[in-house]
Parts: sequence; structure tokens; C-alpha cells
Amino acid sequence: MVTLADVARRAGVSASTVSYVLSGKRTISEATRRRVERAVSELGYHPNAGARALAGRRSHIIALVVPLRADVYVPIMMEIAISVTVSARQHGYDVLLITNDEGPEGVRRVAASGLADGVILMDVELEDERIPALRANSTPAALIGLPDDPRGLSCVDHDFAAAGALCTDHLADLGHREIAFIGYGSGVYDRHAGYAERTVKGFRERAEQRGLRYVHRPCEGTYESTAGVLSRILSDRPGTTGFVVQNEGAIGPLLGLLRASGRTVPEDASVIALCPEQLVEQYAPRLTAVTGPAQELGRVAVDQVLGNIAAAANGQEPDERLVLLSPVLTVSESTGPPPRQVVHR
Amino acid sequence: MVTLADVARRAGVSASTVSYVLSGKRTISEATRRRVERAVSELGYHPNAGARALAGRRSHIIALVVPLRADVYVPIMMEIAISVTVSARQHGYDVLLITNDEGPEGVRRVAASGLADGVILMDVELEDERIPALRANSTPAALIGLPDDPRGLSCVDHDFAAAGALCTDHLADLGHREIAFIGYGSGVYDRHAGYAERTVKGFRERAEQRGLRYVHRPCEGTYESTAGVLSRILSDRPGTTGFVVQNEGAIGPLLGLLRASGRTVPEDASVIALCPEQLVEQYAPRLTAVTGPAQELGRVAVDQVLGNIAAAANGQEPDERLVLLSPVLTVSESTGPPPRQVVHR
DNA sequence: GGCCAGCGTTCAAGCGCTTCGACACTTCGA
DNA sequence: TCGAAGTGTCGAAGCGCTTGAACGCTGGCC
Repeated sequence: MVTLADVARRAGVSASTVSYVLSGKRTISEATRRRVERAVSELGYHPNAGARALAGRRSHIIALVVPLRADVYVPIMMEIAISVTVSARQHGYDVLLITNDEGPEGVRRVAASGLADGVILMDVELEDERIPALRANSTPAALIGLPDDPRGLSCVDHDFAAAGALCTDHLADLGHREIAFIGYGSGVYDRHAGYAERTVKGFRERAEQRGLRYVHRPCEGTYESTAGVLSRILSDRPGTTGFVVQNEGAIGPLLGLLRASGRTVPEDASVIALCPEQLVEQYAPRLTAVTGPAQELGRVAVDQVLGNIAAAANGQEPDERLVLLSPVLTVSESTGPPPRQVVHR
Repeated sequence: MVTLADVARRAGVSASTVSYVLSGKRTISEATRRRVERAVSELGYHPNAGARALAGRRSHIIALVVPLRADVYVPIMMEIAISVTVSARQHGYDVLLITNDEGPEGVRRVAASGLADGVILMDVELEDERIPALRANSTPAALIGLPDDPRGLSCVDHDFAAAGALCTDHLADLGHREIAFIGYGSGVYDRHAGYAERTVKGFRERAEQRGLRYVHRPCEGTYESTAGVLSRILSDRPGTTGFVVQNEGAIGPLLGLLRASGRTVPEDASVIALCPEQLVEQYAPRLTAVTGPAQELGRVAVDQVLGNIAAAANGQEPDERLVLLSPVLTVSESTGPPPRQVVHR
């Protein structure tokens, strides 16, 4: 193992000089810097992480707490996790994966042991039990998702309300007058998942503003449940011509069922999906969709924790900040104007 | 911050005694142990990770190198990552996420800095460029996937050949005589992804043994490409009654296209998927599928790295070991006997 | 010429933990 | 009764790094 001392010896300077060259915390003459840098690369020196953490009281690690829940769309989680990791690396930080089965204790452990300098919480619930653990130790953190009480916390999330409204607007602009929202399973609403509720709220309020008739139906995302939901919608509101789908699992079944019922998309019915970008290619016709920038989410969260870590080091309060990322509407083949003669009653 | 010394003072013993109580590396009297344990919990003591790593020359961290590739099925990656994390925790280890965009340098950095005690590589390619980096530093490791030259390495993977053969057997047992394999995109075969090739090999060899006619067609997994592949199969081999699908993206399109072409599943055509368990519910009819135990993969990999870490600490060679996990066939609604009168020519 | 300021470098004191060797005390067999 | 062996605890030396204080040197000023 190559140590600082080895590098110092080879460069003919003291250990502290090497340290200062590496950290840039003091001015070093050009000549010395170069000699040290040469020694570093010749020896293939990598500073020992443990010693660095101990002496510098900074582990240069961020903990990322990921949910284990089955009802969130996993590829998005992964995309966020990866963008967090990549962004963190750009600032010299590494990312530690914490699963939620440890519960609040995981956060406490990682922060108290100095294993991580800060924490990013994914899939934050309104009354998230991990948050008190953060507050108690004033652990630098960033939340992906919105808790009930965001006082003193940095949060970032998609603007789900805007996304819901965007769907309504798109259908309304095309001329649809009766629309349906096919949501997540009822369990998601029962536990008051913020993103689900905010999406529906945005959808609904915009529909009211624009004078549209609408329904919202939870849907488990299996073929059977989608069939049940669709037939209920069509019998309750036969004039429905526009469908907004938030549950990824329901998209395929919905398209199949509409076709099976003799409705062509988009001529007879329009479908707009709230989903990750990758999914739009998977279906025929290609989906008109409202997507959120998942990578951005990770990037902003990293900026926020690092900011809070720096603040804590200077004895300052963390930023109380809320960033909502705007959704993007991509118009494709699954939406169009409603058919001329709508069957009323 | 609570330190070992604080605990020692409170318990009225020396710091080393507390350390020994915590590590169990020396015998401690019952009375002393209890006093120390009380002090630990009263003070809410968590050992400082950096100091522990420095003094013990063990970070208690495993690095998990995840691919950034788009053409692997992400939820499985996530499932493995989570099972790795959970298994590692059970042994007192944490997991650091390394993305593959750092390349072999990421592995080197993490190992050389002592940030991680060992490395788990996911999605290993036949000629994986990260492997020389492991060998050069004799970093304790475990590979998920099979490299070309596994000498001196611990590997675990699904038994893809067995999975392919299992599909053939199931269709053959039902009485099918002509079957088709719808695989991954040709890019996957071009880069000689081991799992893709081994699956096809198992499928093909068993088909030959049992005297079945077969074709193998790559497929990108979009609706369009699936349509193209299916129509080619049906015109090349109109007698084909059984379909094996490995590309998750092609499953939905295939079912839709078969239906559109007037073929009912499973009466007119059988479909068997090589896919993760979660997917079987997503389709109508429910899929007969061959699945691999993803969680097991993570567990075994963790056992392997930890074994190799321990071996390295004792100056021993790492285990050269290959574990192939048996696939499981779950018969459901999408397969059945072939239709009586098959149209030949 | 003597003094001071500023720059570049070094010294040395930890950071909180593990672990080896030593020590005191008990137990037991000769 | 004495020494040997075993048991439980402690002291102290690091692990490799960071960082505040101190140092020597050069150059400019009065």
C-alpha cells in the first residue's frame, strides 16, 4: 500500500506538503506541485479513505435511502440512483446504498457513525418516519419527494400537479369534453402518497377550470383490474373520449382493451400517459406522454445535500428549499381530436 | 459525538475493553459485558466508521459496480442490488454504488483507497475490462455473470442454458414440433453477452436432442421490430406453434400481434417467456414463464466476496468457484398443446 | 542595516479505533 | 505450598491523514 509518506519521500517534501497539494487548501509553488504530482502518479497513490475520513471528519460519502416498495416504478428509481451516483462523483463523493428495511435506524446509524456526510431520501412519504431521525441529529439531507412538513428541509420533486394539469390541457385543447384518469392502485392513495394525490389534484382542478367532465379511478395495474376499471368508466360515462394513465402497468392492457372494444386509438379514444420516457416506444401507437426529468432529480438532490453538508460544516442552518421540476409533454400518436359524434346518454 | 472513550468512562472500564466487548475478539466477563452494553445504549454510541476502517484495516464496505446499459432489464438489476445490500447488512457490511461510467478505474480507485474491502461486478461481459483491474490488485471480488476466463474468480449466474432447455422441454412435452426463439436485439449477440448466447445454446441443443424444428431470431423489443420478426417467422416456418421470448419488451407486442393475426393463445399458439417473475401477471393470458431467482444471485455474490475478503486477510488465495442457479418453470395460461391440424407448407 | 510582511514549507498533535503484549488475579495439579 | 496455566482487563502504540502553529526565507520599506 502506497501512503502519503511514500509520496512525500519520493518528491522530497514533507507529508503535509503533499496533503496540501492534493487538497489545494494552501498555496504551493509550481515546482513543488509538479514534483508531488509526478510522485503521485508514478506510485499510483490513492489516499486512504479511512484515514482521510478520520482526520478530515468527512467521509466523502452520501447515503442514498431507496424504497423497497413494489408499487413504484423501478426503472425510474434506478435512473435516479444512477444520476445521484454520477453527480456525486463529479463532486468527489461516493454513494452508499441504504435499503428502507432498516427503517429510520439506517439513517441514524449511517449518520452517527460518520459513515456518510449526508443523506438523500427517495420516495418520501407525507409522514415519513425517517424525517424525525434526520431532524434529531440535524443530519444534512435532501429529500426526493415532498413530506407533509418540509420546514428546514431541502426537497426536490417532479411537479406532479403541473403534470396532471398538462394532461388535462392537452386533451382539452384537442377538443375532448369528457376525460378519465386511471391512477395507481387504491393502496397508493390510502397511504396518501404525495405524488399520486398531487397529480390527480392538478388534473382535476384544471378540468374544472376548463369545464370538462372527468372521473378518477384507481387501478392496480394488472390486466384484470384495468379491464374492470375501463368497463366501469365506459358504463358510468359513455361519452369519455380521453384517458390519462398514470399506472405504467395499465398502459398495455388499456390499449389492448380499447382495441378489443372496437375503439381505435387515437381516432375513437385518446390515451395520454404519465410515465418515464423509455416507455413511450414500447407501445403501438406510440404514446403521447407527460414525462418528468428523472436525471435532473438526482442532480438537484446531490447539489442540495452537498450544500447542506457545507452549511453544517460552517455551523449554518440547512437550506429550506423546494425545487419542483417541470414536466414535459411529448405529443405522439396516441392522442388526437375526439370523434365527431359522441354518443351521449 | 460519542466516542469509545466516553463509553469506557461511563462503564468504568478501559477503551480496549469496550472494543473487545463490541468485537467479541476476547473473552469478557458477563458483568463487564453487561455494563458496557448498557453504557453503549444509554449514550447511543455508534463506532466511528473512519476510525474503525483505519485501525482495523477493514472498511466493512462492499462496492457494487452496476452497468449503465440500456438494454438490460432494469428491475432485475435493482432487485439484485437490493438483495446484495440486504445480504451485506446481515454480515455488517454496507454497499457502495459504483457506476460503470468510471470504467475499470472505478474499481481500482475504490480498492486502492481502501474505501471498499471487496467488489461485486454486475452484468459481467465475456471480455470484461474491469477484470484485469481486479486481478492486478488481487482485489477480493465476486462476479454476477460469467467472463471468458474465470480462473481464480468467484462467479455466480443464472443457468441460462438450463433455462433455454427448460423452455424447449416444456413445449416439446406439450407436443409442439416447430418452435421459435425470439431473442434480444442483435447488438446483444454482437457483443457476445454470455447470458444471451448461453440461453440460445441451451434452447437449440435441447431442440436438436428432441428432434424439434426451431428458429432463433433477434428482436429489438419494440412493437415494430416484434411485428417484423413475427411475420418473418410465420412466413419462413408457418408450422411454428410455440414461441419462446427472452426480450421482455417483445412480450406485449407478441401477444397483441398473435391475437391480431387471428391466433388465440394458448389454443393456436403457445408463448413461454424467459423473464422475471413480476412480469407474468402483467399480461393476458398469464404467462407461462421460466424465471431465475434474482435475490439468490445477490445473496450468493455477497457470500462469495465476503469469503474472498476473509481469505485475503489470511493471506490465502480467493476461491475459484462457479455457482449456476437453477431456473424455475411456472406453468400458467399462455402455453398448451398445439392445435390438432397444423397447416404444413 | 534592521524590520516587517508574506509566502512556501514543515512540525507535531491529534482524529477514534484496534490489537499486541503485559499484568494481576484465580485456579489447579504436583 | 509453589509454580504453571488460564482468565479478564488495561496501557500504549500505531493506522494514514489533516491542519493549526511555527518556521525560515525573500524582498521591500524606512
